[in-house]
Amino acid sequence: MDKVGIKEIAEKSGVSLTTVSRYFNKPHLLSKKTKDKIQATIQELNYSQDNVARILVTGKSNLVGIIFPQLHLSFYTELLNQLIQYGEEKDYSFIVYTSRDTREEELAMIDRLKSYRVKGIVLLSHILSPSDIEKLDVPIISIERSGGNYCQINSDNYTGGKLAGEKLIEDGCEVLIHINNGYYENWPSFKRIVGFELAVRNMPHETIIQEDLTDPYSEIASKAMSAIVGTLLDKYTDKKIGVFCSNDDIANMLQRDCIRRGIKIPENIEIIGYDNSPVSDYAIYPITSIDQNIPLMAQIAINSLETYIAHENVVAATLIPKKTTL
Amino acid sequence: MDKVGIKEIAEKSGVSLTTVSRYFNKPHLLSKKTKDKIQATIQELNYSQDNVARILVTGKSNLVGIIFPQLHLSFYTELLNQLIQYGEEKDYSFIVYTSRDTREEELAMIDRLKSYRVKGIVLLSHILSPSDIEKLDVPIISIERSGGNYCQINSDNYTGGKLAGEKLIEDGCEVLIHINNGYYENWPSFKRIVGFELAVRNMPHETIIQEDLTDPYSEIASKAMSAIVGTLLDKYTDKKIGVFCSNDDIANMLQRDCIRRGIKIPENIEIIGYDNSPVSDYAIYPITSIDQNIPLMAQIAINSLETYIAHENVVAATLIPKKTTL
DNA sequence: TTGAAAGCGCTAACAG
DNA sequence: CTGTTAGCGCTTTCAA
Repeated sequence: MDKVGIKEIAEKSGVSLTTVSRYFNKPHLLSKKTKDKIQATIQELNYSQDNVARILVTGKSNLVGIIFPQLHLSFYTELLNQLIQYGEEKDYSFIVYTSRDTREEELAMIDRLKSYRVKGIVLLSHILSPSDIEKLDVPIISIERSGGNYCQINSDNYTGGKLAGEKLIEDGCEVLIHINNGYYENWPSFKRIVGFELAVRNMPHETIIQEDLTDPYSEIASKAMSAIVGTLLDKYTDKKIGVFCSNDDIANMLQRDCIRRGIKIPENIEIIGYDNSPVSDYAIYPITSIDQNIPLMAQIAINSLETYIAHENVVAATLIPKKTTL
Repeated sequence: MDKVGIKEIAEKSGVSLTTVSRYFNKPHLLSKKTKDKIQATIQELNYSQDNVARILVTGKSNLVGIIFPQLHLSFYTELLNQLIQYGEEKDYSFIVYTSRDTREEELAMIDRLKSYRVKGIVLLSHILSPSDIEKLDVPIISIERSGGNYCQINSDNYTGGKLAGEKLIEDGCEVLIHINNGYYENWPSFKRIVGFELAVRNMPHETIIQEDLTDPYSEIASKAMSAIVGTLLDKYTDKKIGVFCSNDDIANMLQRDCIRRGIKIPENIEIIGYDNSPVSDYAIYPITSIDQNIPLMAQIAINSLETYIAHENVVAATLIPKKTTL
């Protein structure tokens, strides 16, 4: 079963290689008659194109790499979903990786993507430093990162945090809590905390950082959440507690723990999440969530990549909307 | 910024192209001295390999395609997760698609994967018929399908359904219900129903098919589930109801509806899911679930692909474990 | 232990 | 509108 190539179909149709190539790439240059002949042969031999050869010669592919920290967070799953769907329209294909632990492994991963000549990489992982990323000679679209001089898409974390705080106060919460699984001050998501703390600065409030919550679908996260809820209840008996969680999965975990304990939602504890991923709508009691507009994020990611490519010869810096904030 | 290739590093190291190529592919044939020289130059020029050219000439890639029906079901997400992680060890990269609506679109999708010279395709979508699949000239590993003459991995649905029924009876349920989002009799998952119905044949039982449950994270599914629970409660007041759901997400949705209504779990309704995906462990009340052993499935999928490839010259039929049942 | 030369399957000038 | 020619960056005989 030898691969049938452009050559065979050229011979069978009595035309040259070039003409067949043009059938695919510049069909408007061919006469109807030739086109028909070629099409017939293609059908007959059941030919399908070889993208690998095409990529090699043009130097351009429609492959895009994505590196997620993990796939368990519903924000990531949903973003992947949206990227695949939107990418499909534009004929992009995605190579998906989940991040490794070390900087070296991650750089190797990116090298692997480059070796497939990906058009660009959507980066959600947080392992590399901005300067690492700037050195890479592939277009990078980073999501929820900031600091470096490359294309970045973020939601307006500051306003998000602020809105959450204000809403909880408005709803009569007497103590305001933020639960987060960890941050660095140069991450955009740090601003969720800043915004929230600003909003609640005149009220009793507390920020709880617990790294064990990072993978919400783990025993360790469940235990950590349970401990947090226990402490909060002891400390703030008889007060209405308002909790802003750094993502929807954590919010969901919190709600779960409250329900198990028979705590009334939202009478005793009111919860707000971040992301507006599907999990927030389909919790036992749908959870209010700060919207990241995941579908739009996916679209902007793809579109930025196209802008990137379109202007790669020009001094890119001036043309690409480097920082997009939703 | 021209791409540095094998050629540049050959010149700089004072050796031939071939030698540099061998540095990567048959290093044992080179003298230590040459190797060192080449390595130094590689570092110096920051060279990285070009897989595209390599694939073109060898005809073999480490790309694997995956086609999911959708990404919302936790079984799919978790399988993807496991495939990526296990594949990483073996240096495979995955191109991920979600399925389209029609047979033609799906065939086009597969053609697209072929055009990237994927080593094989892991197929979870159910659109194509077994004979469609047999005609494809790419190795296909199908999961939860049966009927055709190609590599298939299934869990033992029959026993799974049976176990679920038996467990519910053992736990004192008086009415046995199966909730499913739809099936064809030639799908392996149909056997879940058969096994379950066998187990409960001497008890009052009922099988509910509701296609609206297919995407559990949709308004329409929530409504459908709510309607089902309402009907069940009306019909079987005061009886302990045992429900076997066709997947964990449906089970989770059911639990959610019950909790909202204040129904006691498991006193009034007892739930069993299928898949043993993370969602079953992290429901409000962890849900008993029939294990599909997703990590093992991922491993077998990859390994089957390797077996496939290794023996592609031989009459494959006799060598490949066509049907694997977990 | 190394090199020269011939492609892999396709596209892109350039020339009719 | 169509064909000729020269590669893309690499691997692989074959020969030294």
